[in-house]
Amino acid sequence: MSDGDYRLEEQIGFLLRRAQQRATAVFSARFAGYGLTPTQFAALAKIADEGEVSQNRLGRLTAMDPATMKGVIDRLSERGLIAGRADQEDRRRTQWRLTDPGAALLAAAYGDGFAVTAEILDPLSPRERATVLRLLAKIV
Amino acid sequence: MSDGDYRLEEQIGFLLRRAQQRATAVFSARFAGYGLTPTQFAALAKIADEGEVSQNRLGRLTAMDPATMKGVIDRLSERGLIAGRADQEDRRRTQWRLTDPGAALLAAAYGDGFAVTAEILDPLSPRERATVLRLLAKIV
DNA sequence: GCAAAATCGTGCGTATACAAACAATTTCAG
DNA sequence: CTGAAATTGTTTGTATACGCACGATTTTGC
Repeated sequence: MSDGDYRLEEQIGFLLRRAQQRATAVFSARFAGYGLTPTQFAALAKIADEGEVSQNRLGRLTAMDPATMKGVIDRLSERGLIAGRADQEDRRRTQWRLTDPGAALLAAAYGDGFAVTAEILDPLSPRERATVLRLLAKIV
Repeated sequence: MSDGDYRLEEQIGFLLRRAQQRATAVFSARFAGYGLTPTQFAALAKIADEGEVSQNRLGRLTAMDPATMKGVIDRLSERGLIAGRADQEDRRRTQWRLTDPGAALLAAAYGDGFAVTAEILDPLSPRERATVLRLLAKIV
């Protein structure tokens, strides 16, 4: 309860923050040429999986708040990587899909996506890599 | 390289982002009464450890960019939880320490800091908890 | 000693991240 | 069928997070 016992470096929250800082740094270095952030890449990859998807659903798939999702969508849309159309069945919705340039950029970037994961996990053995993914999935 | 192979949910970067979202949510719920964010709490705890510390050194100890550190320092200072004084030996530096209210708030909050860690790690066995901390420390 | 390099803090710009409040629309319950 | 509830998307405000550039100061190299 008193000080002295609390070691910041051993708290899971602090370690997660530092690990994510490193993950973002590795991603940024590898993706500098594409001008894509981790969330933008995640959004593109999920739109590709879905074919066409609404903003809210995309946010759930990529773990983004609606307000955050809007910013990501706006930036991808302004760059012409995605395009939206009004949904006829539900007039609140906009359905988003990849444009041809967006699909081409994504296709070129997938390999670097794998490379980012490999680089982050490089300090771990294959067994440890599987373990850390499994344990992180449990605490999410 | 092509789509279909890339599963966002299995990428370490995505899992780290989601895990940190959960960690932040647990922290915010537990610390709502204190009005402290995770980084603000980390800064207070480290200032308490150091007694007196410069802005840059505090940033290194808490894994914060100088620009980020400045924002955190400004908000803690405005609330009167910390106080700074000009360093006589190095006139570029400001040395920061806890005020009495800051020390009191921190003392009251330590227990909740432990509780946050416990709640985040709750889905894991004791052995798994040690493992995830060890593996995260390796990839940082 | 003195110029070059490094360090300290600041300011600006961009990008998450989320709470809260809101309008428009759709779905649901009785 | 209709009012309540839920969903979709937007806006505003606060708080990280970091790159980049900058002035002031200190340290280092020669």
